Amino acid sequence: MDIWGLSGEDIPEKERRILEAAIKIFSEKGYSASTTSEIAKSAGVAEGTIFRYFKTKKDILRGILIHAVNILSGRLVIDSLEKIMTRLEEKDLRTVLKQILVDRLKLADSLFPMVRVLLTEALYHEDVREALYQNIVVRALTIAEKFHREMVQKGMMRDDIDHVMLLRAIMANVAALVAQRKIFEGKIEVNDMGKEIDTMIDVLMYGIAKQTGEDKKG
Amino acid sequence: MDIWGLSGEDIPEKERRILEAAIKIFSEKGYSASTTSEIAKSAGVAEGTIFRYFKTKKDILRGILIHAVNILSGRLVIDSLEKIMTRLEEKDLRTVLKQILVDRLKLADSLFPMVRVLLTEALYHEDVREALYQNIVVRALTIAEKFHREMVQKGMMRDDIDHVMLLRAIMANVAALVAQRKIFEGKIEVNDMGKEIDTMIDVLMYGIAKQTGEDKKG
Amino acid sequence: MDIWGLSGEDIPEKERRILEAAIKIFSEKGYSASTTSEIAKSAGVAEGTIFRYFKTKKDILRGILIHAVNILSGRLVIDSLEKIMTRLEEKDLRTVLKQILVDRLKLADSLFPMVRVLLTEALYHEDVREALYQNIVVRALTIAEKFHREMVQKGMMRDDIDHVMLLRAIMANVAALVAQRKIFEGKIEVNDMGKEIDTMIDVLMYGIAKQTGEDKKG
Amino acid sequence: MDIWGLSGEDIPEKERRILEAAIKIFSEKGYSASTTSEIAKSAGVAEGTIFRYFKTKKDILRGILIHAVNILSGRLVIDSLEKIMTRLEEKDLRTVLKQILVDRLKLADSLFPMVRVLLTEALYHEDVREALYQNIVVRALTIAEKFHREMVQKGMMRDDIDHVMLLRAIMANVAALVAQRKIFEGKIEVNDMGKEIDTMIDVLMYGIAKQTGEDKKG
DNA sequence: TATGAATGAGAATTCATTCAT
DNA sequence: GATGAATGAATTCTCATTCAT
Repeated sequence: MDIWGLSGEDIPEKERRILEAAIKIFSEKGYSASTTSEIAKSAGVAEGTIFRYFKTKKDILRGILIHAVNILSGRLVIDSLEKIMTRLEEKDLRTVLKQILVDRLKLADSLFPMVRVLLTEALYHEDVREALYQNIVVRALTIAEKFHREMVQKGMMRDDIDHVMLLRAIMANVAALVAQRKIFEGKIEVNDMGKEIDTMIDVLMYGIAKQTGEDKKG
Repeated sequence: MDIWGLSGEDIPEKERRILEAAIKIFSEKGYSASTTSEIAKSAGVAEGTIFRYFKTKKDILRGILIHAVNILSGRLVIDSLEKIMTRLEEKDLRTVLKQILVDRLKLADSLFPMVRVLLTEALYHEDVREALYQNIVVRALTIAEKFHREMVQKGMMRDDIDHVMLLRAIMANVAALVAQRKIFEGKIEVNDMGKEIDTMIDVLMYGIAKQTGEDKKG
Repeated sequence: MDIWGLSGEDIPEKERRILEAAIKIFSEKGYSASTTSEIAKSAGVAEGTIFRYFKTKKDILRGILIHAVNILSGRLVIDSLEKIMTRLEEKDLRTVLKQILVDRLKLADSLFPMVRVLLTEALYHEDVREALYQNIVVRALTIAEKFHREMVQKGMMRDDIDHVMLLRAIMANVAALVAQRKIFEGKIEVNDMGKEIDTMIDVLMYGIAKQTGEDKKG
Repeated sequence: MDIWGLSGEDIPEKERRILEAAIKIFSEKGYSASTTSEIAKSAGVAEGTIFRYFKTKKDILRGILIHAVNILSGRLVIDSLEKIMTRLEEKDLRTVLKQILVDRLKLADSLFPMVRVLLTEALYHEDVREALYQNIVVRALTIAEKFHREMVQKGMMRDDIDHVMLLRAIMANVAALVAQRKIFEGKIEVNDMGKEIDTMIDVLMYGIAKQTGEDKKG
């Protein structure tokens, strides 16, 4: 299996191994604290070989980031999002959200090392943020807008909040769940994943306030 | 003004300058990519001076993290949380939430560089995560539990979700807002902060689903 | 020629050059006062290269000491001692002593820089002394004991002194001669080496006291 | 008590403490591996104070060496040697030698740290050797020559060896005994010091060869 | 193409020495 | 005089990058 999603593209075998090793190492220690010698060892190639495929160490990182953006903005991310939204138009909001979240969580799980590298670098480099924004955020917002419009039309989603808030709320909850599981793994017990997601959707949909008989916003 | 919160403690002037400089540099480039020579220059001391106060470069980071945990778990964080919760008990959920969020956002804003360093290291080091968990998460959960209990008693908060979910939902939204402003600053326009927060609270309280006349959970 | 005795073993060319350079520099200035940059220059390699072969500067010293002990305890020392003792059993004490001393002096001469490093470190580090003791002193004592026993049997050596005294007396005189030549070279004139050794043996054999009765040299 | 022999001279209290501390530290780790900060701590003064009394670290060493040479060439060494030789002229060689050796061994014991520093530096620095030679060796040789002449006159010492050989033989044996006790302390058991010295004198006087004719000890 | 030994620029760290108090 | 914080030159060590094989 190809958990990094690197096999699909027409990348030379060695280059792929180097990228995979680099994702592993960078994800474990961060870019600056990783050495090309470690990457070479982990990839099973000579240190010199790395520099046949990547002019500099920075270029390995660039390769990963380009790759990550491709994956995240490509069929693995946007495609599946669209699939869920189009194929499952007939379902109600709860069902759709659950499919989106389960899908996103699986993705986040499998791509976690890559995402960790991506996010750490995004924290420190404007150009990475720019790439992330243009390639992922903008696209996701477009989809979110369409999703929101359709859901509002069906009377399933509030029309008094805009789609940026919508996306942020969903992503924030997904991210929080992933963080809880990956960062504090074991510390905060997550008994049942299915139930966990159900509760989250519930909160996401209806909020934390106690509902009174009449309308909430009154 | 003392945006790092380093002045209160009885830290020698030079040590404080070094810590502040280190927070700045580490926050800008990450720990490993920063050099002691840069820190020295930024702190206005000789490079050797750094090592009078910190045995190793790693010790500077440790100093920052200890400090950050102190700040975050100390009066600046927990204290103010408790203040809000105790002094304002008579207020309704919306008001209390707004005060918590505004308070948290101000804090996150002013401590952002320090928090950025803290979080990046937490991503890569179990011991930092452990410290974070024991000193901040555990305390915050205790407060959240009490808060939840009281709000439920007053009939202002749902009793069918537990306080862990509650804290996560609130923190996720705060974090998302900070991230949006700090990481994608300027990209996603945040016209009016007050209105932004109001909307967020609204979503947090009542969810994204269109409310029907009867109960949401049906 | 290979005065350091480093060529025999299968040590990589570069490593050998570094060791030889280090022996030279350490012997001239002492370990602590020598710099890796000097060693690199003297060895004709880049400074970084040193650290491909030796993890730390301390490791260079360790390499030298291990090597020195190997040499001194190995064929160069013990072997030749045994050779002299076994092959020349028929000779009288004076002849045997002369061969031992000439042999030891040549050895001490050629290994002087290495021995100087060894001894200086032994002065300051218990573990070096321990290694010296176990690998050289113990072996030498065993040989000395056998030598003493045989010489006593042949009626050529006193039986009222033990072999520890014997070895010490011989080694002390060898060491004193080497020291005189190496440390105070030129200051105390050593006109004729052969005659010098003869006199030394004479004193060693018959002492400094005026003999009563008949002539000692027979 | 003043085991370093530093109290007699008109040296300021602090300077003396610094010198004593330096002898201790240098003797334990060697000159280059010792730091002025350690010396200061051990001497109970501030690091800066050291540089009021000694312009540079090298100067501390110089101070020690000058002091050592003074001690060794002064009353403690030469004086006592002369005392032994003059006051005890009526004694036989064995008695005189024993007094010399016991005296020298006590001296070597108490001055061992100082002597260790002195010898290590002598190994590496021509100027130290020169000072040692001019101030100690030359004087000792003069005394040895006189001693030899007198002993020969009395018919107690061989006249076919010169006084250089004589001094070397004696010193070599003293040094060997000290080395054995100090360097390999505990390893080579030295049961009874008095007996040890007696045996050594015996060997020194009559050699290791089996005497023919009548008994050597008479 | 692939290798990995060699490089050297640069990083962390040490420590003798200075100097304001 | 005494102090010890501050300095910065020097030292050990790292590691991305090159290049001969």
